Amino acid sequence: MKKILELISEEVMKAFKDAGYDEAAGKVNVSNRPDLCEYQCNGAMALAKQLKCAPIQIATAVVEKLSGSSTFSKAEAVMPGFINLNVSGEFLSDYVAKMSESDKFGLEAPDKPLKIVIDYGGPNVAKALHVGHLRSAIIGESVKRICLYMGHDTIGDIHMGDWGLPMGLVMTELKERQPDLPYFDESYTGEYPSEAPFTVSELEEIYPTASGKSKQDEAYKAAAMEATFKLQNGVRGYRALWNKIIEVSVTDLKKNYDNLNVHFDLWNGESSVHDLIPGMVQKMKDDGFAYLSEGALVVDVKEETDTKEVPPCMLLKSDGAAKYDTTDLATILDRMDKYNPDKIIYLTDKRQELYFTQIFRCARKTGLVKPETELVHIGFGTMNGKDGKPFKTRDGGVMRLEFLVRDVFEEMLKKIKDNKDIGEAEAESTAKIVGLSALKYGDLSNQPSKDYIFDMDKFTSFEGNTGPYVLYTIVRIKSILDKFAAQGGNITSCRIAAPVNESEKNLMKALSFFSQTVESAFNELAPNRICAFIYDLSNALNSFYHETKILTETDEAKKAGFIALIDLTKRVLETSIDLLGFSAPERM
RNA sequence: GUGUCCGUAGCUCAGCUGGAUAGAGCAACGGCCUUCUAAGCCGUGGGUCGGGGGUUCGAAUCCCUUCGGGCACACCA
Repeated sequence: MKKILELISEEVMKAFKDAGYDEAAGKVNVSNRPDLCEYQCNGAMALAKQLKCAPIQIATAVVEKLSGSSTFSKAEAVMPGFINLNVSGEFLSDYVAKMSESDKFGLEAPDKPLKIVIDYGGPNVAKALHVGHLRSAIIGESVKRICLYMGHDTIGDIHMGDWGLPMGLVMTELKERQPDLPYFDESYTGEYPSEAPFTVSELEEIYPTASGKSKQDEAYKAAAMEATFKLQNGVRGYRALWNKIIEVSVTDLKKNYDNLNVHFDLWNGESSVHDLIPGMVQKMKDDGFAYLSEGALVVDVKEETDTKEVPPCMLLKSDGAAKYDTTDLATILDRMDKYNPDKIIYLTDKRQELYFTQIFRCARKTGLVKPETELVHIGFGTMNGKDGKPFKTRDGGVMRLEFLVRDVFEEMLKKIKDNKDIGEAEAESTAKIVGLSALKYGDLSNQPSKDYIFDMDKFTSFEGNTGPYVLYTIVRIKSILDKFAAQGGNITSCRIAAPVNESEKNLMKALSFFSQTVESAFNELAPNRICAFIYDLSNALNSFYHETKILTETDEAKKAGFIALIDLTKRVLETSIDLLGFSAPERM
């Protein structure tokens, strides 16, 4: 199904052509002066420049050709050469009615579905999730859902940090504390215990302790590096212990991410591609891309058009050890081999922008990817506190994600209880649903690349441009539809009809932008587009709701039209928030 | 130093490939519940779009310059 602006543009383009002008000038946009018209075409002015004539002449000629069109209720040429357009109620309601009956509300499937891999630049195992991981999870989940909804085959990989020195540090500290564990006895040949010798909370405490010690104590650091080496080279006990660390961490990570309604298809990590590294490095050497520079093995990724210095991509450090770069490149190799993706999207903090430029260039240069494979980095901004500085706990520490989420839920629970007479159990489940919308909407409504300020009061507010406001709108509709059904009405037999008032027309207009919103959200990888759309749609619904008595409408045809329209609005809103990664409660 | 992103109402942010009087929300103020959830709706006030040049019929948007801020600049991830 064509997008509404396409339909309107087609008609105006034809008018340009009929009037003897280049039809390309007939592109129509939404008006930026809603007081004057609904849609506008500014092509006459651009064209007049080329043709050296008065723009108003062209506009007038085009408008003449549009007279008699059933699409428009108004088409006029205005100085200096604007073409102002209003569409007829019938045109609009026909369009919206078709949307209502179409799969995905008329969003067209891609000619050729893409294979897309999303890399969430995951957390390090054995370290607590903190607020820094929040954006990657929230934005990534939404981007994944948008890609899937667009019809693309999409795979999400959490991609944990599970293979480097942090692992060695944890094991070293464990050895200090529990030297008698069989894992450290290299002559041990029996089965290792099935029970892990630590809990998640212990694990999360062990890493920072070990990290701290290694900075003070050279011998300790050497031990950690040795442990890392043993792990990476397959020493049995270290591998077994590492498995326990992963097991305990992943269980906890799953719990945390489930809580955020964030899910991954793959739980891979740096360790997943460890075995591919030697071959890949050798090939890059053989192909003449990799060379030794200051003791390290590097690949140059400078380009002539660079306006700044782009350092080379480092494959092996001067001590011969692999780096983050190396595993990321090997991961690309692995993904190309297993999935042959058309596109790989990475989500990390925007501070890693230069790093990804290096990786992408290196992957291209060395032929890890095909020339047409798209490599994209979504570099997101920092979540700041009210002081505009990176979000911290009250005592200045890093805020654990778990606690942040819990605080939002608790704040929401308080507000819900204050507001409504509601049972404890329902209050809690509603608080979770609404709290998640507050947290996610607060994040996603900003452009990903920008820093934003986490403001508990603002996000959990039910007013204004917030998640709860959108949910409230959905709940209102549900309430009416439930009552309608209870009165014996049949929603499925209701058909959308021509709008009977301005607010109904506005609601239809808002709905008509669904498919182009999803498309631009996909093209720009910008969930904030969807937020803006549902906020507009919610406003349109609430205005309509206020002006129109739906259930008490005595004209049955009108009433059916209203019901069908709000039902469509509900479905579009629910679909949209699903793309953002949250849902609506039954009541609130 | 080099590069990069940003600077829009008191606060938090929109503003699509340049278009007609720069928009929302919060906060402030004023209306609207015997009627489908007032967590709502309607309205008022608030801005030389950091400054200065330029391109254009037309600039918050493009170019240059300047001030202020964030971030990044090979053996961390």
